Amino acid sequence: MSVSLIAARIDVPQDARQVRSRKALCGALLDLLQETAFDQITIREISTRAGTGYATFFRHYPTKEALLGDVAAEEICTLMTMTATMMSGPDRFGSILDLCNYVDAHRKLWSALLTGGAASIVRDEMLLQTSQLGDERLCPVWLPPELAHRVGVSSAIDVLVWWLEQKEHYSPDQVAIILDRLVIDPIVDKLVAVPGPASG
Amino acid sequence: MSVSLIAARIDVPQDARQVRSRKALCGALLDLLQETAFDQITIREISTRAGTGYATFFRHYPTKEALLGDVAAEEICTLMTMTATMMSGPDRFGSILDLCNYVDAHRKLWSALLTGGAASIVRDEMLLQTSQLGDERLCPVWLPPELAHRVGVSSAIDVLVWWLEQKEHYSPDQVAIILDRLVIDPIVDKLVAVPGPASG
Amino acid sequence: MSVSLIAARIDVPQDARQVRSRKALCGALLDLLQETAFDQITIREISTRAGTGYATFFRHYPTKEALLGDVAAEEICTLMTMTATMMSGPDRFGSILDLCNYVDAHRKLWSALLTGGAASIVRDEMLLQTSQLGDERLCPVWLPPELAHRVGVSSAIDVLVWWLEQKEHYSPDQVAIILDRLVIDPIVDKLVAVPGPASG
Amino acid sequence: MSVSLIAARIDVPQDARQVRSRKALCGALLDLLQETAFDQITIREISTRAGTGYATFFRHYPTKEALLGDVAAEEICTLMTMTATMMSGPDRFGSILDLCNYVDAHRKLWSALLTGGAASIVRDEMLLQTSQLGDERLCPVWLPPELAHRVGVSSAIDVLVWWLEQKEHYSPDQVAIILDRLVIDPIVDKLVAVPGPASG
DNA sequence: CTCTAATCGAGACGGTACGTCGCGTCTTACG
DNA sequence: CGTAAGACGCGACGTACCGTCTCGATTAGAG
Repeated sequence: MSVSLIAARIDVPQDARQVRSRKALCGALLDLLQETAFDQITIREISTRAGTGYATFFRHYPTKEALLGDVAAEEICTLMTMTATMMSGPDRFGSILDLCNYVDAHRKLWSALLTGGAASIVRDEMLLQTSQLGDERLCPVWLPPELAHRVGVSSAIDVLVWWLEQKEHYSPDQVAIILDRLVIDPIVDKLVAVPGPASG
Repeated sequence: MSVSLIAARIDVPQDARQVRSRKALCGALLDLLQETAFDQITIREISTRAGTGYATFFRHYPTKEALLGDVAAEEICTLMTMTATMMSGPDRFGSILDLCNYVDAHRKLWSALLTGGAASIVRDEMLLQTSQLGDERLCPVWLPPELAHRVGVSSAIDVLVWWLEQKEHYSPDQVAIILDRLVIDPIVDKLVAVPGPASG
Repeated sequence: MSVSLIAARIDVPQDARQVRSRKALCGALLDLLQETAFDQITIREISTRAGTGYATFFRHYPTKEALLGDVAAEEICTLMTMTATMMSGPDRFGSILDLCNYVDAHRKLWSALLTGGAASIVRDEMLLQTSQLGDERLCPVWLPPELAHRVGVSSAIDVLVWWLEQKEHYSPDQVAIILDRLVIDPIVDKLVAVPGPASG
Repeated sequence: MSVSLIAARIDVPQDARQVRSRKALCGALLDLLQETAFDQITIREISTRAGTGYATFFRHYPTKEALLGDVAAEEICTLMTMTATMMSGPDRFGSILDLCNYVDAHRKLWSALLTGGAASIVRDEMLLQTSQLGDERLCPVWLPPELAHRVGVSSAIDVLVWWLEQKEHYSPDQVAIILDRLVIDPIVDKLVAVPGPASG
């Protein structure tokens, strides 16, 4: 399942130079995101930090946002493979806990990705990557699955953002509980859903 | 209650000319939002549309966002007075239904306010205006009230955005049910709170 | 006659700031022309030297060439008023001598204007400013006046360029003789032309 | 005489492929000059049109101008061999007429070469190729031979450019007369030189 | 009903980032 | 193992918008 997510990333270049440039740009962006909000980052800064020419940026990405999309896709992909089955699997809560632990272990990265104007792009990317994950049969009848998907992802991100912004430290376990009860639970129709092996 | 919300708006000008200019600017922005996304709107466009000088804009608002904040505050204020008590009152579901009906009656306005880069500002303004509304005792123990507030407002906006984007028409009643069950319910501690008409 | 030349310069701005910027730009270009060939000069250099913003350049001139045209027009205008009647007047040779003396007194300026890719623009400007000066009746029948005009101006410039490039110093008198015999003489039909007061 | 002109062209390559590439590049440039001004032509365009690699261009010519120089040299060489003795020979006017007829027969080529920013390079090339042609003794004493050479070539080109730009067709004979009287005559010292058919 | 000061329109200005283009070099990948 | 294809660093271009500023001209509201 998660393999298909990786495969979704298209047009990986062949030329060694292109690979190098692209990697440098991604790295530079991740680097800069640790220091500055995404909005404030300039394409020129990215190029400079990457040690690449300014015009070269545009040979790879049409806009700053596209680069962020690429970076985000990769990180989210990692995140998803880490957390395996989120909603439907046999160990739902374990998955959520994995996710929280992973985010906790990379607080800085995810703070950067989810703050400073980047959030909406990351959210869209996450929506994309999770679009095949859900099982429609889990939704209550009054709740359109697409809406459930959107609100679920958004709320989860909201919770994570809130967590990452907190001064006093909440443990991953606490946040996992919150996510489970506040985000997942309302979406899943416990009474109706077939408890059998979901996602075919 | 809603009076205090209005009172929060500061520094309403005295001079008749200032009032006129400010009103013209607000109107111009609302006008333009019907045609273009907020990001794409230029201060120069706003000034021109308002029939006011370019510099005059800055005599009233430091940034484009500030103007949007002003406009949004007013609209949200109207929305709040329309929907009276949202979560805690005796007729919770009625309030939500009022809200949906009001938004439905002004689809274009709220589409403009909630799409095209403006959403986050509107969300912040709504967070501000609803910050005194909630009753902390309603929250379950595992859920920090501040987080509940944030996720609640964000989710509600998500639902509305989804609704406004839909091609096929969902009725206000349907959306009210969704809001009630998907957004409000999970936040409110069902054991303590007075049982509303929802949750089945 | 020369008054009309001055009048030809259009759209002199009213705003004091515009006048100042424009003057600064012209001055900067003249300045830089002393050091570098016109081709090598960058609009950014001009702006910087003028102490003006980069974008401001384009508020006054669409291209580098346009600025040069403006500068050249002014200098040529001065040159023309200095040398009064060139071809037809009662003291033809005196005029030519005046011109040579004037150029000699401003060798650096005219070297800059006539070398380094600028020559063709200066030539065009000079063609423009002298277009009303000639008396068609002075041309021999086998020589189209327009051609005479072009070749005359071009040749004169060629002579001046050659002069300005010379290491050993030719006196203005010598050059005046050359101009008179090599450039003017072949154009003027001595046998046919009425020696009376030309240009009506 | 004209042989020595050809000999001036250096480093004709041995490798057959190099010859082919070089010829292709020259052809491509001539081709493009029919459609676009020289300034506007890109090295990439030339390479593409020539069916050769972009980098290949630089293996043969350091700049676009160098290629034009090469092309121009060849064409001028042909022109010169066509018109044999220009100024001094026994049949001066015949030579000039030959030249005019040849240019007339290749209007498009020479229009391309003499317009669109290419003129100065062609002029320089022509100056180079004619530098050994003149007979210094023909010049009047007040006229430095080098200056005579320059002004002569420049004026001749001016006349040709004017001719090629004309809408209404002047005959080669007419232009030959103009060249003879306007360009050659003033340079040649009439007292010493053999009186040609012109000047009357 | 005037006088005065605040506010207005208009728009030029210095700045900064953008995205495009062409150059000339230099590295690939392929035949 | 050489050669075409083309990615790259560089740097100028011209555009757009920002927020500041300097001007009169207008006009509201205090005296």
